[in-house]
Amino acid sequence: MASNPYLQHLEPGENGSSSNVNPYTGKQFSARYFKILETRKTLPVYERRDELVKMTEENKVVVLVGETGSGKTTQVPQFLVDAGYAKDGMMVACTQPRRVAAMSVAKRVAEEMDVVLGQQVGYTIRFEDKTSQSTMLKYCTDGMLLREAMHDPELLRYRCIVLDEAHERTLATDLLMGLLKGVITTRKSPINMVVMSATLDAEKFVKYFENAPLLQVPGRMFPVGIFYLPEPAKDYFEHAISTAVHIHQNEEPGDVLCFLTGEEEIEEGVRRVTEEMVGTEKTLGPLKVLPLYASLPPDRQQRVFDPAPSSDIPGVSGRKIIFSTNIAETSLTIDGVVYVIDSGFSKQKTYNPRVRSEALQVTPISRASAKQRTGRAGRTRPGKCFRLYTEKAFKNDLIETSFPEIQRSNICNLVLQMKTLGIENLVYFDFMDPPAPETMMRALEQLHYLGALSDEGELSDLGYKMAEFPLEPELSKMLISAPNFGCSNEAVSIAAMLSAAGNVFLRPSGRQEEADEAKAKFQHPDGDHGTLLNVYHSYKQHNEDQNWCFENYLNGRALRSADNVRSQLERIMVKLDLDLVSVDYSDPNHFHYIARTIVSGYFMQAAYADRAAYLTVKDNQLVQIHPSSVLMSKKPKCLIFNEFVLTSKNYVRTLTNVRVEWLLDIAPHYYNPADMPKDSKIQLELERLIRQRESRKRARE
DNA sequence: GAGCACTGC
Repeated sequence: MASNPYLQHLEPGENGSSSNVNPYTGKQFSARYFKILETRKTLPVYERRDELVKMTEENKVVVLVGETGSGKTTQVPQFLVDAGYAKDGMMVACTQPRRVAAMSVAKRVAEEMDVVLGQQVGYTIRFEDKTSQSTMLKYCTDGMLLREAMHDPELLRYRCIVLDEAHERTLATDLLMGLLKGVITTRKSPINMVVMSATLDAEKFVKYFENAPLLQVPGRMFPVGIFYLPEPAKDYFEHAISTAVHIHQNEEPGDVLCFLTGEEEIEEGVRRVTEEMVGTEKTLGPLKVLPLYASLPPDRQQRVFDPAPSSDIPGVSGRKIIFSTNIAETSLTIDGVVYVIDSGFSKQKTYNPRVRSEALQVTPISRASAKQRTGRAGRTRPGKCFRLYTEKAFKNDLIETSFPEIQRSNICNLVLQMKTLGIENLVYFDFMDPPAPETMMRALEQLHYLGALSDEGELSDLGYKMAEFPLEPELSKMLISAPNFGCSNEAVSIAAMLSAAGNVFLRPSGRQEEADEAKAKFQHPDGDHGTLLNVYHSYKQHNEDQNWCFENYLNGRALRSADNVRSQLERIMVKLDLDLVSVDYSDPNHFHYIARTIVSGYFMQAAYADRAAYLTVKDNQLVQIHPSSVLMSKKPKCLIFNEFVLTSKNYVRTLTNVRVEWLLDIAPHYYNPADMPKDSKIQLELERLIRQRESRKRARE
């Protein structure tokens, strides 16, 4: 590597050889290759390519900081391939937090390198592996590389690993950083890393990687003027509306992007601005006001990319105003935006380890997010950003960067993955920001109860199997025990339905009654898991007909995704030698087998009726049945819940009616009456059951 | 009698 004359093929004749030939394919370069090469050369990162390669030769880790438009994602991995980091069957990998990014960047880079996608350049994401024997450069999701590491902790197939968008601090990227920090010091064969981030956290990354050299690449951005409120806003939503209206009335042509927190607020914003601007088309020009959020169907999302409406009145031009969630901050980029309105808020997930509950809360954003939002106004020409808070608040009240995901999540699965990676001492693992100690203890405790960890904290055979599934540990445990209850086919379907993207049941406003009636047709007397199973079976009986979904108020996309997940789970079951068997539907008690299978994974998430509400076992939290549950009117004595959500009340959602006997039979180690809250109904019930069983046993003897 | 920021395996 040391004597390598870098980048031998980029210019025809540059290194004296006949380099009209692509060294990776042996074919003549196409005309398009040279055309794209010209545009590549204009990217800011292109000038720094020799410097980057030199730094990489001299250091195991390089931190590269580059703003949007620097070209780092497409160019840096290519520079490394050209510098010889993908020789002898070894690869360069570049991770992305999102699937679409991995796919679209790989496609672009394959064009730039004049190769067929899936050959020398490819990508790997869940459900799709577009790589081959000849792949030298692979784009993948961070979660996918982590999966690979679980079977090959030293990532021996890779000569160099590029972690892109590291500033987003996803769970997977955080774990990969910690893992690779160790691997680069212990692996016998050479390995290099490039950690790429947006400007803000540069110093933090440099410090974490023991003073790794830093390469800073300017972005290509136009200046954006920032305007603050003179006084704090009493109501950011009202300010957002009036600012949008003000821009349309007074500012030069250019589209508007307004950041709000959620669907309801966004739809309300769209309504309000549309109403207020009725009849102004002739004077102010045609206006299109559009919503943007993740749960919007793709065709409606796509509309934000349509050009602004055109105007045939001279001197007047059209404009579009987009009200969006955070999705436009990272995942989607809309060109043509000149004005940004920043409410200063977003919805963020918080996790409370004490009661194991998750909640979404409207939270002030960080300065890093504010800068990112502002940047969205300067992509095509100089822009303006209206921040709906004061300059003082920006400087003094906003935190520098948001808390990373690892400090806001249940890390049960992460801990299981760490164990599979062979990480011994979890508490001292070198995370850039460690999770809260209580969250870590909760995760270890939970995995121990599930049987994934031994008393000594070592990963059990069951734990290894659980880690194979792309599911939360409770669900993996449920699938692994399912063959013992004779219903693994049903369990796989339920698991797939639970982990499908998006809500299965649609409830469009104005047609809620019809939607509820449609749902009632699938209702299972024992609860929501059974109802989901009924829906899945019906969906398959109707040959996955999307019209049938629509008529029955079911989310066709979610069902398709569930079916996809189901096939993946089935493959893993086969791989792990777990039998795929179905219950005998002629047995009137057939659902009991399924319910007991659910208990085998979710025994820690049980609630027992107490006066008007329910108390969770052990944690003794007061909860209520979510009104969407089919058990809402039935109110069983004891139930298993899939999730605990904090909204207007403490709700448990997606429920199944179970018997206390099953809890005692399936999880006796958890249902020791002595561990239950003193004199609670569940404790008394457990004691009664145990006494009853003992006296029966004595009677038999 | 109600709520859905955003990802990922």
